[in-house]
Amino acid sequence: MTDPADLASADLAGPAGPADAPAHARSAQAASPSGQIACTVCAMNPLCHPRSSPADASSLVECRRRLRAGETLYRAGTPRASIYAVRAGFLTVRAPAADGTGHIVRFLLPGDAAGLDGFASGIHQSEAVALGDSEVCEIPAYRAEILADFRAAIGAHLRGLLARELGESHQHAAALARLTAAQRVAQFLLHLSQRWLERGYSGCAFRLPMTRREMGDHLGLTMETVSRVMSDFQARGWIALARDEVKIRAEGMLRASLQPSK
Amino acid sequence: MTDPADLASADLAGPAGPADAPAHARSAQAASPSGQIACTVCAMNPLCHPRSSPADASSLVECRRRLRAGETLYRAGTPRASIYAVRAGFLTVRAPAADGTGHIVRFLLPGDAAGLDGFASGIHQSEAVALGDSEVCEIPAYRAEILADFRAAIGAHLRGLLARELGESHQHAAALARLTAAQRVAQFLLHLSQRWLERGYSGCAFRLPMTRREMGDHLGLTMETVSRVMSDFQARGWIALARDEVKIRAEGMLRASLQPSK
DNA sequence: CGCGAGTTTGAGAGAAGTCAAAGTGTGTGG
DNA sequence: CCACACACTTTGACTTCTCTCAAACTCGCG
Repeated sequence: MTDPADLASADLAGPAGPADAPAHARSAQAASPSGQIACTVCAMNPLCHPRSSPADASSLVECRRRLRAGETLYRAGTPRASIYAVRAGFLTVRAPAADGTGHIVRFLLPGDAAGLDGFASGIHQSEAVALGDSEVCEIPAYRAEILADFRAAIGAHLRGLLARELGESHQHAAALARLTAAQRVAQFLLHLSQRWLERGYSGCAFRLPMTRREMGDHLGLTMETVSRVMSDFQARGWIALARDEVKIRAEGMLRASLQPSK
Repeated sequence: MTDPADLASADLAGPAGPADAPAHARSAQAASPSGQIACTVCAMNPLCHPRSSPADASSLVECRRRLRAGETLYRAGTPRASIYAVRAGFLTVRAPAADGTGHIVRFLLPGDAAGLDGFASGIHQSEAVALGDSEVCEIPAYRAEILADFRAAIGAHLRGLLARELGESHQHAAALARLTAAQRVAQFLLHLSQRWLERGYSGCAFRLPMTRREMGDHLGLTMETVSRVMSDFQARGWIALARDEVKIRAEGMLRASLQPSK
């Protein structure tokens, strides 16, 4: 659409803003300083860059779509036109409920795939909304499906993406069913940390692009409970909070708190 | 393996045992009196019976496997050798946890597909255990994948199955995060009712093949809470309980109790 | 500088968990 | 065929965790 160069600013930055902490652990190969993720760590990578046929490579991604904070990528109940890969920024995936807000099924980070739930009926069951200014790669669904039919590896990759999401959803449900408020928050922070590490950023210090309420909507807690738990973790010295940035100070303690005994 | 004729007995029966209530609403086309589900309502149907190439039809299902109550179909951490369709009986799908029991992700009814989570890494992330004597159709994974690569419709069907499971998992997570104990039980009963209807059985009266504890492990509740809620529903006249059979007497009230106001 | 969205903290209420005991039904073995 | 044992369920009393309601606080922005 437009020149992606100016995306380097503001909300599109990586886990810790480039401003006051430019040094802390950002391994270079995956994460660009602009906050855009490299294609090599993207979940959609094999679809966009099928190595066996370079001719397709340029044509698969229809366009890059930019979203402003709060803008909706797709709505529940609408036909699935495309699947997406998050290139920069953050999004929420929400399972809408009768009373308005609904449950936040997952948070999307750069490199994550989105819109796969539409493979069920061709209608999206969830909605995705940008948390801040974001950019996604858009892959028309018909192209993905045609390609999947032609290239076995693409089909297998799509199955893998779906199955991985399914497994994560199961883990999330298990956490909601079995863990205390503190354990859910601890697991959430560790999970985010892990995902940043996989993307080549520091897993020790990152930004929380969502509000306390949105964390609560994800974890099945109220914003007050989330806030209290985080304050408690800070009081124990397990994390450090400043604005919307968090530093993991005692990963071991967080991890230990997940064990059944506690 | 063995003659499936003797499967008509005991635990393999449909939602209400054939014994004392042979008449109550069993529409004939899908549900056989033996408790085996007809292939027409099975989630795997297009895989087993690809209409365009009758030659494959007999070869896709490797074998029917019979399970005794408590027997494990597949374990978490083991390589996925096959995917399955439940032909008769009931199974639990569990996401194992450190402390042993783990969260019950879903209950499998006849016609349901199982083992799809293995598409992520080739290793099962969950385990499936028979609740009572059961029978499954086993489809070797390599055959499903080869077929998916050859026939576009098969690949699309697998994606559809995965995406549908994903959507259900999201709904389940939303229920755990947002609903009260009573609402979760009400939704669970309505969901089971719906699934029996889809299979050609009565949605008003069916058996609960799982214990209260297992219901609790699925709904994120203790067995005492499940029991209390069910007793309360019965006291209100919304359901009737006898042994492990349940009758829905006021579906409207159950459904209304899910609304936010309550 | 002051407004407003978001966050933190506190006090009290309510929902579900825990512990405990009694009740019910099933299946086994005498 | 009956009796007993065991597993599952039901019910009760009490505890605890999280929610709700409320108020103070912080920070970014106009």
